Amino acid sequence: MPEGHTVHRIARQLTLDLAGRPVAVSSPQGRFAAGARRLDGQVVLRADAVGKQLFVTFASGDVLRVHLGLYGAWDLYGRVSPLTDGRAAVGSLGAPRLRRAVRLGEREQSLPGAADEGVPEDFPPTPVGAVRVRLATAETVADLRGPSACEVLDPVQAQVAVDRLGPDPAAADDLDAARAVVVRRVTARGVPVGQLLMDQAVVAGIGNIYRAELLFRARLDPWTPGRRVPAEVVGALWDDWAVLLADGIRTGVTLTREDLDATGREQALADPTARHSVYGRPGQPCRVCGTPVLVEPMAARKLYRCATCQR
DNA sequence: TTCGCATGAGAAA
DNA sequence: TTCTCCTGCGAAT
Repeated sequence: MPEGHTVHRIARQLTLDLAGRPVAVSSPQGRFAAGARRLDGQVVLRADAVGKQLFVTFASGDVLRVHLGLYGAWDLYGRVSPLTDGRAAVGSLGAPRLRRAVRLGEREQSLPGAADEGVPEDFPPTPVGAVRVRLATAETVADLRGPSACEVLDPVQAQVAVDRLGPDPAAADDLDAARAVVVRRVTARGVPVGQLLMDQAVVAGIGNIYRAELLFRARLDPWTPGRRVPAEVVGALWDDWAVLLADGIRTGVTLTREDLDATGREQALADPTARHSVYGRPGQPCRVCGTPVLVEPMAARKLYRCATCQR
């Protein structure tokens, strides 16, 4: 589930409910026991997302770096504050996974100012399944399961990890400079642009859905070598990525269609099959021209495109 | 009940 | 390029 927008939402949620508080860190599963001991009891300063990676900074300077991979997820229990758009109250962030925590979150959300009443009787909950890391305050428990990366870094190591990533429009200080970096990195290579957009060292946070949809919105053939894509077209891709990412962070949904009015958008938010133009629609008619959507492998991932609209 | 796939990416070959 | 990590879910059995 996690493309960049998901990780940004997780960072905001963890900052809201963990930052400024001492956190009990454990590894119920055991595979993160040493790291948990190092972090246990420290105050969390903040959580940040860069691309698909999450960085949780503790008061000592230690940084917990997490990558969810294909099926990692955070389950939150107890107090789960609404994100600024009011539709957060998410009990599970990452791969699809819900149930108890979500309901608790929603109940919390419906009781403004009643934080001290909202802690359920079975709190903290018994860890379910293989919980790699549990971050627990008196009011909130965040369980991490199935991550592809989970490690403690010192500040220097954390900076190295960030520097390995390309720009992220939701994390960049200087958007124009970031845009120029992406333009340079894409137009310097002979690799297909569809592959470069997925390269986290070129631009961070784009996954298979956003890749397919950004290229469709740009009417650009994914197989075009990066160096043959005009700089202004790459710049426009970056600008559109910034728009889609901000929208995804706000709504928690990858709604990437361009052909919807307000009513259509509302319906698509509730219907996962109505959110995309080409992604996940092999053989179905292009929403613009009716040509069946193509699916083919690109660097071992599925690439979706409309051969008529994208050339 | 079992199987295969998925919004990822590093390691191995 | 292929394998592997390790999880949930829907389709197939």
